[in-house]
Formats: sequence, C-alpha cells, structure tokens
Amino acid sequence: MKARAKDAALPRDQAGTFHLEDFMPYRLAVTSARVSRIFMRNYAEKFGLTIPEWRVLAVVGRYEVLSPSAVGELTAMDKVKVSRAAASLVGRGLLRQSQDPADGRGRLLRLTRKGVTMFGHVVPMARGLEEQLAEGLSRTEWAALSRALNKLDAQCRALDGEDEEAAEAAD
Amino acid sequence: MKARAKDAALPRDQAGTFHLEDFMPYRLAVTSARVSRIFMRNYAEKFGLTIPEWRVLAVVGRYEVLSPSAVGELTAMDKVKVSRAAASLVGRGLLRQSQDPADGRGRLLRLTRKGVTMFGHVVPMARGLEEQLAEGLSRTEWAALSRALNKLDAQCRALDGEDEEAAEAAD
DNA sequence: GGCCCTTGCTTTCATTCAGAACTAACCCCC
DNA sequence: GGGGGTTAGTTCTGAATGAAAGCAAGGGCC
Repeated sequence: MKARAKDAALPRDQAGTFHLEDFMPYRLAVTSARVSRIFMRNYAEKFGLTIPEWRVLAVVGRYEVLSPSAVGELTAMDKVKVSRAAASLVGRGLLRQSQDPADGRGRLLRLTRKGVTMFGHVVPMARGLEEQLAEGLSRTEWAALSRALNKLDAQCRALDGEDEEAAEAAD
Repeated sequence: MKARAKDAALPRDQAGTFHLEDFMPYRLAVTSARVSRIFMRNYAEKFGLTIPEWRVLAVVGRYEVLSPSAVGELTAMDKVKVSRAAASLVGRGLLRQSQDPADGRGRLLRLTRKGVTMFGHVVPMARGLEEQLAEGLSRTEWAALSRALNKLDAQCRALDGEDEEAAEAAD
C-alpha cells in the first residue's frame, strides 16, 4: 500500500499549515471511535449488548431502581435511546419495567435476576478492558487524561450554554 | 434484597461499585460527542458541511491532490464514507474528481476555486473553535491530553492487532 | 370539577451509516 | 496475451439514529 498522490504534493502555504491529525475534535472522535469499537467487540458482541443497552444495565445495576429519565441523565443518552434500549433489555428478560405507583406516567426500571447475573459478568470484563487500555499509559498520564477530559467536558458545556443564550437572544 | 445470594455469580455489592461516569470508554464517547456537536453547530451548520465532508475538504485542501484512498487513510474514514462525502462535495461544486491518468481505477480529488475559498474560510474558524476549547485547560493540561490521546490510540491499535491475530488463529 | 398546559415516555419517519456485494481496471505469471 | 487474483471505488441493504409527532397522566387555575 504505497501512497502515491499522498506524498506527491506539498502542503499549500497559508491555510495549508492546518493539520487535521493535530486537530483536537478530530483526534477525540478517532480515538473515541477506536475505543468504542474494541469495547463493542468485547462486550456487545460477546454478550449481545449494544452500547446503549450496556449503559442502561450499568446504571440500573448500580442504583437498583431508576426511572427512564434518570437513566437518561446518568448515561448522557436521550430518552428515545433509553426507551429503545430498555425495551430491548425487557424483551430479553434482563430488565423489568413497572409503573411508578406514585406517578402514573412514570416507569420504574430494575434488573431481573437474569439481569443481575449479566451485570455481574459484564462489569468485571469492563474493568478488564479499562485495565488493558490503561496499560498503554503511565498512572500519571491516565490521571492527567482523566482530569483533562473533565475540563474539556466542562468547557463544552460552557460553550453550549453560550450558544443557547445567543440563540435565545436571536429569537 | 431478597435475592438468594447463591445465584449471583458475583455479588452485587462488589459489581455495584462500578461507576459508569468514571469509565473511560464512556467518558471519551460523551466528551467526543459533545465536542462534535459544538463543531457541527459552528461549521457544518454554518457552512453546510457534514463532518466527513469537512475532513475531506481539510486534507484535500492541504495536499492539493489526493486519491480517495489516501483521503481515507488521512481522515480515518472508510472508503464508503469518503466516496459519499466526495460525491456530495462534487455536487456542490467544491471538489473536482477526475480519472487518475496513471491508473484507470483511481480517481484524483482536488478543490475547485470555490472549494479553495471555502477551505480558506473554514480553517481559521476551526482554529478558533480549538482555541475556545483550549481556554478551559492550561497549556500543560492541553499538552498532556494530547500525549495521552496519542498513547491511548496506540494502545487501541495494539489491542486491535491482537484481536485480529486471535481471529485468524480461530479460522 | 373541568380546562389547559406541562411532563414522561413511546412510536414514527426520514436520514445516516457500516458491511457486503458489485464493477472495473490492474498486475503477475504462465 | 489471456486467466486468476488483487485493488480502487461505488452501490446496495439492513440496522441505528435523532427529530418530531403522539399518547397518557399530572398539576395548576378558574
């Protein structure tokens, strides 16, 4: 696989100094996709779980009882995704969905026995994957990545906020 | 908690200490999605470019002439995505696609005048967005993020490699 | 109580996407 | 110079996605 056109041309002067491979949004997207891909191969595929399903399982497993909206907040998924993932899990006997006695609109999600078992199997494997990933970095670097992601995330939320204000002002 | 302790292969309290919000694959996915979202609002929406289109524009703008496969390597997109993005850009008069005289199968992509203009507009705005993102982090933290992503990416590729070998061995 | 607006969730629909099949052209080797 | 196998790109198909509509049920307000 030799690069022909690729190395034949030299960068354009001004704007040409832009390097996609150093562009943070691009790098985040690529690495995140790669990680997700590996995750999917190890879990999704092995246990028949999609990522949204795994997320629902993870938080319901942790909190025992949750409303779909709470799941949405905890997993950063919109309600449509939660609804679909929950329906699928219910269909496979991993999740039980009941009416919220305190609110006729609300639902309550909890794991079935089978779901608890699945949870018990999947969590250690998730930890294992994380360890495998962490092997490529020193402890310090891993911690730095964690902190940097926090800050970047916070910055995104701040920028989102500004955008919304701007949108409101435009109305 | 009325479940018989026996049927849970792994006790729930142990697995229950799993916090999705600290799980690196999850955090990467969330932050990456947030960044992409902002990027889309600023560029895609403003210039009518999707992210694949922007990537193609970015690398063709940089190298002047590229084959679709080279674009694929440079942008980490599969050939299907490249093909669609290129078709769309051609349709809007931003990109020109011609036969590679040296290889009848190959195509050559280059920007039209209009495409160059678009490139010139979009690159500075991309830089601006990156600066906005970087404002939330110190210079050191940003650099650490960059290094950590590199290593994580490398680790992913290493793990991918292992998987492939395992798959081959299984055949 | 009855009206209306809001909330919680599901369903629908139109788009996007990844993987597999397909076409065309090249290369190697006989 | 004509198969057999490979490579470059495009097209097709089934699944995933997100936005918006739909559907109940709650909570003021008169």
